[in-house]
Amino acid sequence: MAEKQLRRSLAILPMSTVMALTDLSARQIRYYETQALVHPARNEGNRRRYSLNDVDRLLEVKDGLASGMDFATMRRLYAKTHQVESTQLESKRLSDERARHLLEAEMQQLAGMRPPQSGLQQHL
Amino acid sequence: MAEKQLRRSLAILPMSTVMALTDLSARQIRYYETQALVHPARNEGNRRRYSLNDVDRLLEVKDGLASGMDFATMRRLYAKTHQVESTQLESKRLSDERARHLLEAEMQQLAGMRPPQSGLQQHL
DNA sequence: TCTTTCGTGTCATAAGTTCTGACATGAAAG
DNA sequence: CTTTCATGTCAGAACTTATGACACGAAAGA
Repeated sequence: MAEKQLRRSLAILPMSTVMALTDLSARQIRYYETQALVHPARNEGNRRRYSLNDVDRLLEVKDGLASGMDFATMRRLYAKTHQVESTQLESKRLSDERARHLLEAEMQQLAGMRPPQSGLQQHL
Repeated sequence: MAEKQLRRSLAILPMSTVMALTDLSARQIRYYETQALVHPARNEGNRRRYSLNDVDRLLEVKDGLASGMDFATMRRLYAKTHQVESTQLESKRLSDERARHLLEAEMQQLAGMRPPQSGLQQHL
């Protein structure tokens, strides 16, 4: 259970990749973070590292904005469906070996287990 | 068909992430590239961007070395089983929308369709 | 045993990437 | 008319990655 959440939450993507994947500007992505809509991990050098969960969330936010939804609403909406958002790969609590294990498992199930909303499932 | 290969080949990971995922040093990863064992894409700034395929390949190389196999052998071995190794996300030939589409599809099937060797499937 | 070749470590220098904070602005809300 | 929003853009600092070079223990060859 806790595993299933960890799988999608390995922080592996840098800002540039997320920008390309979501077609959002760095400014937008960081702003959504100030609005508590995403919580990327940070590497040792303080650089943001996004998880698949984060990318998904950003796409949801993008959709929400497009359909006139406001941040407060989205914030409330997300608060109920998710808890663990991202896990630092460099974390002392998770060995590389274990991290790989989780990443693989996650990729196996990335699709088909999320509610019919927006996000990776619909966009990707 | 060509799609299935593209899915695993989106170049989305920076060196630091690959290092963490494979537990290899940057030096090793670059050296294996000079040995033609991996062919990461490059972003506009000439930074390497690895795909899931690349990470997988690196883990195979790591295994191969551990079991005494030499690069020439691995090179020959890989030459027969793979062609398209990675696709630049920023490529003019692939829109972001499409890239997401492929990434998702790939993640759905990442496991369960590769020969019983080493690599992500076994390690992760 | 002496000499290469291998696979890596480590340094230095240059250049690309990302971070934070600040100023600016058109659009929407009051 | 005045705020508030969501973004753009800039600047300076700090982090990351790139390439090339020198070094070296271990393995392979002569």
